[in-house]
Amino acid sequence: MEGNCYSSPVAKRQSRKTGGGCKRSVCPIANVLDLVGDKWTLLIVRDLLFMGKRRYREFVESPEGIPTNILADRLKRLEAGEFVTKAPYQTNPPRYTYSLTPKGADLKSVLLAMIAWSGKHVPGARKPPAKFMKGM
Amino acid sequence: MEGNCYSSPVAKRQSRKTGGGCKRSVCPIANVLDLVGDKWTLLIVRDLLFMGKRRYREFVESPEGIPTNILADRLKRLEAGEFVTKAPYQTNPPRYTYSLTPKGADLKSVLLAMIAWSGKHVPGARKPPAKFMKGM
DNA sequence: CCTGTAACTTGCGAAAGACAAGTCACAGGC
DNA sequence: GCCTGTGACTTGTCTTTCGCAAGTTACAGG
Repeated sequence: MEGNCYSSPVAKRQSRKTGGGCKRSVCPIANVLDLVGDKWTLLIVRDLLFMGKRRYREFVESPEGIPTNILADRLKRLEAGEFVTKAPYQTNPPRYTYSLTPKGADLKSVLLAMIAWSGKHVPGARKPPAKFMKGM
Repeated sequence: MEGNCYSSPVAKRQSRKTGGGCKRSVCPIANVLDLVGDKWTLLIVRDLLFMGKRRYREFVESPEGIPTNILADRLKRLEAGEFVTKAPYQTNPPRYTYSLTPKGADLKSVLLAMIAWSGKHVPGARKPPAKFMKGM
């Protein structure tokens, strides 16, 4: 019998050495957190979804200041998980743009829920300008 | 001028020594991630919100197997951030139950968005049984 | 007194994060 | 032909956090 968040007392531990590919449980919330549950990944999705950013440098320039090794790692994981696709916009030297797949773009509802929560509970949170919220 | 996710090129780095209390930017999404953007915190909120769990031991018994030092740390942070309150249910020895504040309970919409996303994009994800979804 | 249980705390090796600096390929100016 | 600059990363090093086991404290029951 598999452990999941509806059956209590199972505690399967797994080595993190094996990479991020293994699920902690079959709970849908845990599944999402296994994929994007860190401080940086959803900020990249935000940049792609609301800011219209597509290039490495644009992500680096976001105000949170993501370290470049973390950015490279997260882009790789997002690509591996099919949240984003990478397309060359020139071949010499090779340069790429990143864009969301439908799977990645569907995280919009999660981000919108976060924006709503912040609007209600975080004093200094700025609401996104209307130009970034088009098509919602 | 403050950096935020709508004004590009600012990169304020801050030492993590000063604790989790400082915001990376005024972006509402970054604000949420500063508070609950890790692999464990939202699972505790899930347990409180959907599973009806209230005690330390119950959180430990969740299938993901949270380490106890992480659990103690996250409960402290959730309490400090007023996501949960701690109430003694006996004084000798002192034992506590944890419950969500309205601020914490408002994360429900974020969790629901995650459940919906998982239902669509994660093959093995189990939907929560109806009994856990009452009142939505 | 001995065992058990709840709720933590402590210690330690391993992994991840933060930051600076370096690399590689080309483009443009002189 | 050489120098400077830019984009997209990679590498190195140090610090912080994580994951796990084990210990602690306070009481309850036999």
